[in-house]
Amino acid sequence: MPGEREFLRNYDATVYTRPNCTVDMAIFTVREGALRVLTVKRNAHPFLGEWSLVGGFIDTAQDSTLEDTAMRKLREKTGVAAPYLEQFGTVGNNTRDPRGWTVTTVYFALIASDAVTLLPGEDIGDIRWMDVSDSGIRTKLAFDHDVLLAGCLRRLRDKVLYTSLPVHLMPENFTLGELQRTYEVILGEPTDHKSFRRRILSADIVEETGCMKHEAKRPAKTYRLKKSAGTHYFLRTLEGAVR
Amino acid sequence: MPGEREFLRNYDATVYTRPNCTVDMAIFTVREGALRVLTVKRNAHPFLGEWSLVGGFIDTAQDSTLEDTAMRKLREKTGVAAPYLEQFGTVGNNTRDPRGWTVTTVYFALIASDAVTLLPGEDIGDIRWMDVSDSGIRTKLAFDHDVLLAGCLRRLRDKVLYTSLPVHLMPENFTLGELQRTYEVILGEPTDHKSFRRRILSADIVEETGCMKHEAKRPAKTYRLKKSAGTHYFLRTLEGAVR
DNA sequence: TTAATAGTGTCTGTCAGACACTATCAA
DNA sequence: TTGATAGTGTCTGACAGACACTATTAA
Repeated sequence: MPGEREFLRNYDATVYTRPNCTVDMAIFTVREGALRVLTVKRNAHPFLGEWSLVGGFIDTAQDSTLEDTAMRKLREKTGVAAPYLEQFGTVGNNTRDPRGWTVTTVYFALIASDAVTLLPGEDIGDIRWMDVSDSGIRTKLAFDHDVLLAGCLRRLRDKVLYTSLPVHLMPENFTLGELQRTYEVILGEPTDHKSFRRRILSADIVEETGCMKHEAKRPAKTYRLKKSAGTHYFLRTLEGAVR
Repeated sequence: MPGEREFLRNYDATVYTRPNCTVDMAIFTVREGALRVLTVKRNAHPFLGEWSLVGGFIDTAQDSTLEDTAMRKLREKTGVAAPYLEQFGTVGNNTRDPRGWTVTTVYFALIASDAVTLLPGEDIGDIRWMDVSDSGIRTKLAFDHDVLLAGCLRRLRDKVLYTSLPVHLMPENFTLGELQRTYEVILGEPTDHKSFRRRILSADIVEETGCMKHEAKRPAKTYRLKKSAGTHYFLRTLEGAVR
């Protein structure tokens, strides 16, 4: 048997039938009081002209890792460089794409609405923040993207019950009322006022900025995420949506 | 612009450089009081002769889905057909495999020790249940498999704190003491006796078989998983290992 | 003054932790 | 009888839910 070095020199990567590899992303934000996901109109076959999630092929020349592919796609569409990014999962089969066997790794990103500038050069008619607040996603998307989106939404809603994820949808400074409304928009139902403050403040993940926000009637303290704070996992879930 | 039908007729899948796609699995069981994962000795380059997780290439001719690939690999090595199977995640980059850009989707499986018969034809010297009870995984594995394994272990330990996952490691009938010892082997620390029974019994996921087990001093009731029971998510986590 | 939002006080219920207690067997 | 495991009783503490209460502003 030859050694590994010789094996690799003679290795022909093209002899196997390989699936196509892609990355798709559900890029979430909250704007105008609704949870929204970025969709783009396809400008190529298959599914030409239909709405889809942001995504595309791995560029093995340009991307060193799967995350590179995801970040590149995100940057191309939104200009955002450092979002919350979580891998949702991977779907691979021979039916989801008419071109044949494909594997797509799905990420979801949370970005603050004020951080986005939909990039110039993109026709605004071809990129859109779709409202997904009402758990039904009305629009059929290209490929199986509506199923992938539903999965990401489910994951997001589940995690909101026991983590601090929604802080990543907030601008740098925010009030507890704004944060609570973000939780509620994702969950689709109200949460108790006092419990919410107790929970967030005792988690030790935010700190006062010292500034007040005067938008509402009574001014409200503003907070920012502590630099040391990673995602906080609460020991008990909110009991809104019990599985 | 041509129509989609014509586009697909002319589509040449080989014009892009595609990563290799594989599936790797951490197949867990509990035997001899320890949490173990199935490892196999590689009989081909690269990493010839080194230990690795169970895995291999997607066979686009044979497998319709990624899960098919995972189940096929599991069946080939263990004969088990219906395990608990969960997708852990996907790692793709240009450094983990000397043959170039690869994408591997990682699953972990939980199987009852008594369900396994390491398949004949396999040299027993080339397939082994590795002890991973002491959170350090001592053996370096081929590729990045030790990292993948560590990730699966982390996921498993986390989920054990708030789910009923360990029931899938039990034989059909088991006592609550046996189930508790399975939890403890995974967590690596003792849990309170009374709390444990309260938690399991109030979750309504097991039912008495009516039979007693006489192994220990005092006989113990045996239970089986309720047919209706999916994975149970507890509203509060055990507070053993707080993140 | 009123309406609206910010923020507090405090009681309840649930459930994990702790730990002492009883029960039933083998040896 | 002793030792080991099965199983119960019950108190504590942490924290979510509920909801009434006060505080501070704009209009």
